[in-house]
Amino acid sequence: MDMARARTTLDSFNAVAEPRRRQMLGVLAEGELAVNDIVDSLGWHQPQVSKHLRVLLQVGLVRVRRDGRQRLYSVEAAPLKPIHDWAATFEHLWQHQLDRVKQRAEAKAALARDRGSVLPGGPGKT
Amino acid sequence: MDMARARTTLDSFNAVAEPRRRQMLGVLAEGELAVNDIVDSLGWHQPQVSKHLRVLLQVGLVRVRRDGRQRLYSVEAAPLKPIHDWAATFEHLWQHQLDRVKQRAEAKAALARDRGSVLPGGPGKT
DNA sequence: TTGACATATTCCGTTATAGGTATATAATAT
DNA sequence: ATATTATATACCTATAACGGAATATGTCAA
Repeated sequence: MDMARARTTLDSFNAVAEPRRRQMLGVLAEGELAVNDIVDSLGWHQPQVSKHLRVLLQVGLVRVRRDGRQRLYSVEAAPLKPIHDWAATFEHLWQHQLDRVKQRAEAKAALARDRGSVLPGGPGKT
Repeated sequence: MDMARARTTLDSFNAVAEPRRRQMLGVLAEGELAVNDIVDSLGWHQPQVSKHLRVLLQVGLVRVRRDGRQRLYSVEAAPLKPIHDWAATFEHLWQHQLDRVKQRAEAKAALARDRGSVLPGGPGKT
């Protein structure tokens, strides 16, 4: 009757929240790899790699293809688009905020350069 | 002696993996809000709102400002940029993949339109 | 079939989450 | 000081995530 934590396998947001999964996707982004190649490349234990691959598979972030006794995994990037799009929703905000930082810096520099002028009440703590 | 799971409150990826936190950011994106406004707006319990705000605060996704006995929260979007940038890393892949889907669809349409021509061995399961 | 290799799954232990309820802190008003 | 409003924190429970080790499945070779 209690919800604990959202399932990692529920959506790409959760799947990708795990840093190792991001790392795996990074490695796989270069091209199709067999499980053992990933194991070698990342230096993790094989079951761990398989388990993370399963999560990624369940949210559709990777594909598998069989080749003999190997299983070749590759990135299926489509589920990342919603993340990208969602973050983009806030893009204007962070740009605005970065601008404000920059403006503050410039104002400060101007003040320093121009010392001795009015200097009203104070910078405020905005 | 065992590591269980990376802390959710560690980075913005994790903070944002929780759907309610995304919802909260969505509400806050419109502008500064007091805790109770968020409570009313989302219909959650107040402690839940405070707790999620704390997580967002810890990863720097929101700011607080006091106003009398209220606490006004607002979005600090900067930590979303890394997420956006990371996802963008894969943009070419999903576009490529969408292109392939589109191309397959077009090829299929062309085949249907053009029925009766060569039709070699088969489409293959590339 | 038996054996070797490649990968997946199961079991276990530890940790941390998220929600709920109750309570604590902080600030204003009287 | 006390009451009231606004917000944060503590405690509890259930769930499930990760990692590790052992084991199961699957596939090819001889």
